[in-house]
Formats: sequence, structure tokens, C-alpha cells
Amino acid sequence: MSEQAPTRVEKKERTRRAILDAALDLCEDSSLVALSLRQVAKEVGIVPTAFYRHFDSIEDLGLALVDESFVALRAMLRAIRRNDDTAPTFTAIVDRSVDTLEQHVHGHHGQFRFIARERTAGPPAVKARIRHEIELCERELATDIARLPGTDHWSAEDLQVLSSLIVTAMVGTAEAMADAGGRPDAEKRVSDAARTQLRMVLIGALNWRSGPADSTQE
Amino acid sequence: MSEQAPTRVEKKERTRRAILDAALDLCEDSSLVALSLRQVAKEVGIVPTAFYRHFDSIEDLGLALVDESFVALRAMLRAIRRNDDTAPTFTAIVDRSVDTLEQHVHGHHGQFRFIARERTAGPPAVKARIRHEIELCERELATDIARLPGTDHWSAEDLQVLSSLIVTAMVGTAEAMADAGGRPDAEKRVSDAARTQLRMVLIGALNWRSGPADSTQE
DNA sequence: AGAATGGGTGAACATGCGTTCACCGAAACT
DNA sequence: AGTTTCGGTGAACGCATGTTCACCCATTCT
Repeated sequence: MSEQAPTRVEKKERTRRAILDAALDLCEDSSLVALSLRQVAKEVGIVPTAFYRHFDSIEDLGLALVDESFVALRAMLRAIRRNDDTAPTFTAIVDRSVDTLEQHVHGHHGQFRFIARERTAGPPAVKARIRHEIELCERELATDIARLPGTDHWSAEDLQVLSSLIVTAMVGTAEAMADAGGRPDAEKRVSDAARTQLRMVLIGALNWRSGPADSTQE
Repeated sequence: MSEQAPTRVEKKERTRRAILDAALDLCEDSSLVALSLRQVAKEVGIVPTAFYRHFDSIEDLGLALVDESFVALRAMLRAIRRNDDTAPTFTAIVDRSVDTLEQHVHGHHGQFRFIARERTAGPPAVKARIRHEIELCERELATDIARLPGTDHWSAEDLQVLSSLIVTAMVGTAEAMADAGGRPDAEKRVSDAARTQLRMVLIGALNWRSGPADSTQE
């Protein structure tokens, strides 16, 4: 069926994929800003010039990688959100969320390491795009949290600050998980820690306006 | 007094400083892995070869920058710890800690951006050193927390996980603060958020073993 | 069947890179 | 005073980089 039919657009798309994969792999131990066109071309098996048929520059390639990574990440977030509907317990929400994160990072640690790296080290345009995407995640999380019971009286600022804290913690978790490099014991340790951290944060948040004074020691 | 006495070791030290400063400045918009010896030499005003009189390689330079940054950071942590002795309230501890962090990042944002960047993007040896230093910070924080009242019955794991969470949040805060680029309003917003986040985490931690079940909704 | 399209080629360029080496000259020793 | 030390010099090397250009030829369109 799929035999003998490598149409032109298919071949182009295949080469494009190969470039994206090679780039993700090659900048693994450095950064986009230290990645060279010729390196990528050699890895893919094309001549340097052919690269320009697909991307304007390395930075352009980087933006494509960011978009691709976040498409996958949004799919993960949708999965978590779907699970939430059927699991109204906070503990269950935390467990399922961390489980989903663990699975996803396990299957895409290249992409996660990429965004964790280029978020701080990439070319300005790439950094800006990643920052923007993460802010979108924070905002979405904020509206999710606002739908949970017991958060009605919260200010928008507190909601945003809490989302930011959770996202920061989860980015850190994803980073640590990707660094675990697929070793199941290491991944388990990271996800256990993440569960504890998320629970602590949620407990803190739920006792936030309702009675933070009780918890200070004076 | 200090006139007419540029002794040889002084001159060497001065050049070394100039190299370190130039490197910190030059890799600001990329990374150590994309920094070239010749760039640094040109910026400093010496010939490329002279670089080798001071460092074996760019990576060696990077390690020196890491050490320097963490010397400063440890000084800050000591300052925070000193303040804590005179301020036994949790709220006060949080306020003073964030204040100190704000001041320090304001005065050293170059160094903070450097470690935030190279932590994920630097050469392997640099990444490893930074990771190690951060782990030391987490451990020290854990012992500090263990000295606070109400944490006696905590497990070592939970302590470590809590420290890790706080350090992650503070690294994120430092990153955001350094990105604020010295604008006072932006810095204020970041430090306000950091205070809220720290309080939330502490409230969560204090209610952790004592009664986490009260806070779940089932 | 014939023309147009477009991904891939290969040579060529100017530039920048890390590293080597012999050398200089002033400060630091004896 | 004579010698050693050593930070800085400048030429030279072999190599990798981004980008240009004219060209090729199988697929696609007419």
C-alpha cells in the first residue's frame, strides 16, 4: 500500500522530520545557540545548502522545535484535565497529574530537556516563545484551580501566584525526571517527591486565606 | 598610596578579573558553550594566546565563574541565616529572606543569570558543579528547617523534598528577578509573589503531617 | 509530450575558531 | 649586576562555520 509512493511532499516532510530529530539530538549536550547548520546537515545526510530548503536559519528551526514540543505538552495537559473530571479528590488529582507527567516526560524527555535548556539559554526569539507558552500554561492552570471548590474568595493575584508556583515546581520536576534518563528507580523517586511537593503546596493554598495566621508561631 | 605600585601579581589578577567580567558579559546572550576564546580576548584587549596564561579552557573559566557566583551566594545565605536568629516569626523569616534575596539578585543579576543559564545549558562539568552546589544549598536549608519548632516528627525524606521545593521556587524567583532587569516595579512584583509562595509552602508544610487529611475534600 | 517546479548537489568564498611556537621585555629574584 | 620568571605578542597552522551560486534531474503540472 504505502509501497512505491514516496510523493514529493512526503519526501520533503520526511527530510524535515529528520532535520528536527537530528537537531533535537545534537543540541542535547550544548544548546541551540551552539548548534551548527553543517552539523545538522551531516547528521541528516544532506548537503549543508539543502538545509535552507526547509528552514531560514537555526533559530527558525528552534522555533519549530518549540512549537512541536508544546503541541505535545498541551496534549498532556488536556489528558490531565480530562482525568480530573472523573477524580474529584485532591489526592487523586495530584496522583493522576504526576502519573501523566511521568509518562509523558518518560516518552518525550528529549523535548523536555530542550525546552528546559532553551528557556534560559536559547536565542532571544526562542526564549520569548517558550516564556509565552509557559505563561499560557500558568493562566490555564489558574482557571482550572478557580473551578475547584474552596477557592471562591481568592484574589486573582493569589491565583496567579499559586499557578506560577505549581508550574515552576512541575517544570523542575520535569527537568529532574528528564535527567533521570529513563532509569525507573530514579524516575519513581522524582515522581514521589513531586507528589509530596504538590500536596504540600495544595494544603498550603487551601489554608491560605482561610487561616494562615494559625500556622505562624507567634 | 596605591599609586605607582602595580606589582606583577596585581596586574595578573587584574587581567584575570577582566577576563571573568568579559566572559560573564559576553555569554549573557547565548551560553558558555557558544563563547569563544577570541571573543573574550578581544573584549579584554589581549591577544588570544594570553588567555592561556590564566585558564586552561573556556570550560575552566566557566568553573571559576561558578565558584565565584556561589561564594557570593553563600554569603547571602549566611546573611539570611543570621537574620533568622533575631526574628523568630515565620512571616518575618520569609520577609527577611526574600528581602535579602532581592537585594542580592539586584546587585548580582549577571551572576544569577549565569548560573540559571549554565545550570541547564553549560558544559557538562559546569552543569555538574552547579547541580552539586545547589544540592548543598538544599541540604543546608533542610538542617535549618529541622531546627525550627514543629518539625520534630518529620521524616528525613519529607525534609529533603520540602527543601528541594523551596530551593526550586527560589531559583525561579531569582531567575524572574534577574529578568526584571533592575526595574524596581518589576522587582517588587516578583518579590511580592515570592513572599506569597514561600508562605503558602510553609503553611502547607506545617500542616503536612499534623493533618493533611483535613485539607482534602473527601 | 513538454515545460515548470523544487529538493538536493558541489564548488567556492570569507571569516572565525582553537592551538602551536618562538620570541619579547619588564618585573622579580639571586 | 646578572639571571630567571612569566604575562603578553604575533605569525602561522588546519579546520569548521554561514552563505552564495549555478547546476542537476525526478516529480509534478499543463
